[in-house]
Amino acid sequence: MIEKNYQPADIETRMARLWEEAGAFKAGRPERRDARPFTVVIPPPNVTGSLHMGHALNNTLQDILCRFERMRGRDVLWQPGTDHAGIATQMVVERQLMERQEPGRRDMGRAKFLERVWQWKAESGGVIVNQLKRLGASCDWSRERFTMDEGLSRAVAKVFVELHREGLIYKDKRLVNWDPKLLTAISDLEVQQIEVKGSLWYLRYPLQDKTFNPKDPATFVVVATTRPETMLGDTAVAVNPDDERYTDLIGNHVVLPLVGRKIPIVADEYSDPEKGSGAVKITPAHDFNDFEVGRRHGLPQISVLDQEGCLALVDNEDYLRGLPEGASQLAEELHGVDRFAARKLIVARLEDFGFLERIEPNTHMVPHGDRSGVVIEPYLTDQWYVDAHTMAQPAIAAVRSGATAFVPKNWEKTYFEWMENIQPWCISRQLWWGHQIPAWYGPDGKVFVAETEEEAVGNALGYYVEREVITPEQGDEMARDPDKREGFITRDEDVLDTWFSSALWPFSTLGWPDDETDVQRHYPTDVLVTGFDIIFFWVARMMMMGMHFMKDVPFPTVYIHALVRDEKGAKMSKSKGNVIDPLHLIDDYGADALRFTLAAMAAQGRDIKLASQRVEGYRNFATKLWNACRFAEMNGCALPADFEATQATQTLNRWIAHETGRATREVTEAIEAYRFNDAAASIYRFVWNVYCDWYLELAKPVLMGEEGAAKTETLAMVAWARDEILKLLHPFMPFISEELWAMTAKRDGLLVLTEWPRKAGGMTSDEAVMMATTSPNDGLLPPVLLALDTGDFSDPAAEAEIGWVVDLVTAIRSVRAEMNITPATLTPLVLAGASEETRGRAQRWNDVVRRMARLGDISFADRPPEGAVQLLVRGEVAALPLKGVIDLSAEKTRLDKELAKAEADIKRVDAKLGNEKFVANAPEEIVEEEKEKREAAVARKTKIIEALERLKNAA
RNA sequence: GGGCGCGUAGCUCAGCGGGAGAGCACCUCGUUGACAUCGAGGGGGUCACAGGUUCGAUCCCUGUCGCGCCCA
Repeated sequence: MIEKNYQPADIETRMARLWEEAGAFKAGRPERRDARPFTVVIPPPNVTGSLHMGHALNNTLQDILCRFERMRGRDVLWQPGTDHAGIATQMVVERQLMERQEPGRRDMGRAKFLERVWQWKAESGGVIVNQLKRLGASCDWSRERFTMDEGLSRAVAKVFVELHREGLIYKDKRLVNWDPKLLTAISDLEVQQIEVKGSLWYLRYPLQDKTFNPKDPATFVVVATTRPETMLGDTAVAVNPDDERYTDLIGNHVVLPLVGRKIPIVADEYSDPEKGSGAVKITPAHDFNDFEVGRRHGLPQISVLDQEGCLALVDNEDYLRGLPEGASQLAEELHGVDRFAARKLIVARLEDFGFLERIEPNTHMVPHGDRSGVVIEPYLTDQWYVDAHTMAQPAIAAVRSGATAFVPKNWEKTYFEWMENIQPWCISRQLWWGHQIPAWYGPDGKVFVAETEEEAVGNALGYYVEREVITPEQGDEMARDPDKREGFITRDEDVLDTWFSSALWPFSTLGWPDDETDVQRHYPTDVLVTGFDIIFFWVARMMMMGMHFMKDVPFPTVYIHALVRDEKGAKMSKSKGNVIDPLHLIDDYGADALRFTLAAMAAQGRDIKLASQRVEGYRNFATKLWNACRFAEMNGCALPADFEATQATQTLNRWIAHETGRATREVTEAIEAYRFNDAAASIYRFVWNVYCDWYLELAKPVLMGEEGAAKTETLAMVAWARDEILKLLHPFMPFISEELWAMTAKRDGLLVLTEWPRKAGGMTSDEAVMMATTSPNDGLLPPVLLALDTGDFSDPAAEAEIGWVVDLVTAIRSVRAEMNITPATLTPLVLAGASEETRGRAQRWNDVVRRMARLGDISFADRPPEGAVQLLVRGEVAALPLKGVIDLSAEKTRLDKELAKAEADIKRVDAKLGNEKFVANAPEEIVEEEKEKREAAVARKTKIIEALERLKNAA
């Protein structure tokens, strides 16, 4: 017996266990061995993560696709797993050490620290996986992977080594985005430009051959800068070659204030005559643009900061080279001062000596680390890079050719934009948690890259023995004993960017490179579902790696969904405190309601502003369905084994079959087109506004009535349509649908593995043609016959009859409400001048119409009685003789309004039809439609005028 | 500065070259045989603005205004 109230929490845990025990989500189930695979890789959440709205949306959409295709018979592999999230995880564990007042990472040492991270991962790393399960994600959990698994690590090493061998990975000394808090390089993508209110300092740089006089502009050049503290590292002043103010100075030198270094004035396009003074100081070691200018002019690069962003001047040979006596004093004074404190000190000192001309307020973009939040320092270091430009080419071509398509398509533009301007990808990180770079160095700094230490060491020792750096005996000894080679051969300390391993996810999770069986079956995957915020971070890189190593795209379709924002449209973030926790919504309304909400709001190309009220509404929808099933159960509705919905004879039953077919087609086609909101709207409308509001109501008299063929058929049909609903709803609301599936009948299997309803109305013509051309009896059956074979519920006659009932009841209800007739008052109904068809319908639906419209009896007459309210239902008059009950003048007003409307319609249509150009240019069916509209409006008008006449007579 | 997107009912949003829609909110009525987490009925929009294309524009194009995001 179905309880009166639906309790999601209880159902959800039970259904999850049921699926788990049945192995329902497992790929490669024996009975599907020959089925077409359907493969999706999950965007691996950070192992430190906990479920947020973005995950909830992302995984709901993937789950809808997976459950849908599973029901359509595909062998579904939804590959789950988590990402080791280098920086984030390392930070979490370091914080934990601090909280517990344990020794820090550096005191602990690398090996011990990593042990702690793994320990942390074992204890707390699985949180998000359980949260995904609560959401109902039907991943094959038995195949869960982690980016630092042995297998995936082997894939990383292999990829690194091969790309290095091909010259696509290389080491280079250039400016990187340096995070002075986390003490690591980060990639361009991990840098966020934040608008900051700062200043523009105008500094006077004295000309070499003049005596500096702050009051005489001829003795100096003014440069404008946002970063005065880096002036210590200046190696030139640049002016635009076309800037006439400075033409004479090009080639001259200035003397760097405070420092005394002589630096040239160079001509470079980079200097913008419109900005500041038109002259700009060049600090190649601390600014990306200046770095390029420096390269063009062969300028020295003088780094004046250390890793932590403090001035490093003492013993800084680059800085001290060629400086006059006394310069070291300044170096000592400023050494070790933090960059922001240094800024103040240096500005003050410049001012003291008259080098500061003025300060302007200036709002500009300043790079910040997305993890640490501190200002990023361009810093000159050795790092590993991927030649992204080269690797991007096949990845660009794949999208150009359509081998991979973005949905919605406009994201392709974003993809191209970035890929075509891609910069070298800095992949080394000065962290401990991650894939340590498989590179070893000899005593002379020569690098040996190999997948394993044995191989690298072997190569290295061979190399040095051959060059007689060591003897063969020493080599053998070092090969045998790692302790012996310590200090001779050392491994690169750095680890790889987390996204390096994520880029391999679509094939590394399938067993590459160790076992390619699953790669053969599941690569390329079918679709990638992700948010636009990681198109660059992840999608683009998977494309590059996939094209390079698999020689094929990782997925033919990339569905890009929106961002979930708060009610006001702001991005949810912890720091803003506007985060809605999906788990709370699940607690309050159930996972099904949350999933349905997200699906219903996932319109393409628009962000989701989530209000919990919506979730409540869809919880109510679940309750509605629950009660409909309860009603069916109370009436003993059941589906006989041999029941064929297409063979139903009762008009009402044929009608619900027709409507079910329509809903099936709508839902199926919408999911196929990734139009999740349309799919959700269709099933919602069908369940509530068709099945509950009309079908069940219209069926009640039959169900409560006498036994007989009609009742037998209806009992079956209520159950049949309910089952179809449960199937259609399952991808969206898996828990309640599975529960009701189990409760409403003795079933052969779980709903999750039940066959999806076939599209009524036949296949689309494309499908029919495809089937006709690919089926074995090619040419024997015309496509039309194949289409009929799929079962067509389309029934216009049933639609017309039930439509009439619906319209009649609605019209009567409306007028009763307007006339303030209490439900207790039963009014008679007179059908005036009814056709044979209408008479038949009225007789067949007598009970229902009387009950639903609160009528007394229904009779027929040639003309409506005097003083009756007259309604137009599908072109005929239905009269409610309410003389004495109704207000005649109110009724006249009502009819006048309707008359005006009919006349307006006629006028509008006439305007169109009277327009020769319209008739000449508009498609025939549109013109035809307009003509029909006119006829209908004219008929309506006639009836209303008649009604008004009769009203007058009554008065 | 470049790119993308958005301004439709009080709110949140669908839609889209041929008669303006949903959910919520609101108002009226309702304990009729599943459901008050419900039922019935109703009010409410010059589809941001201005041009253009078209027989016809909320929809396509251009511009303006307002808002958001991404990149430099």
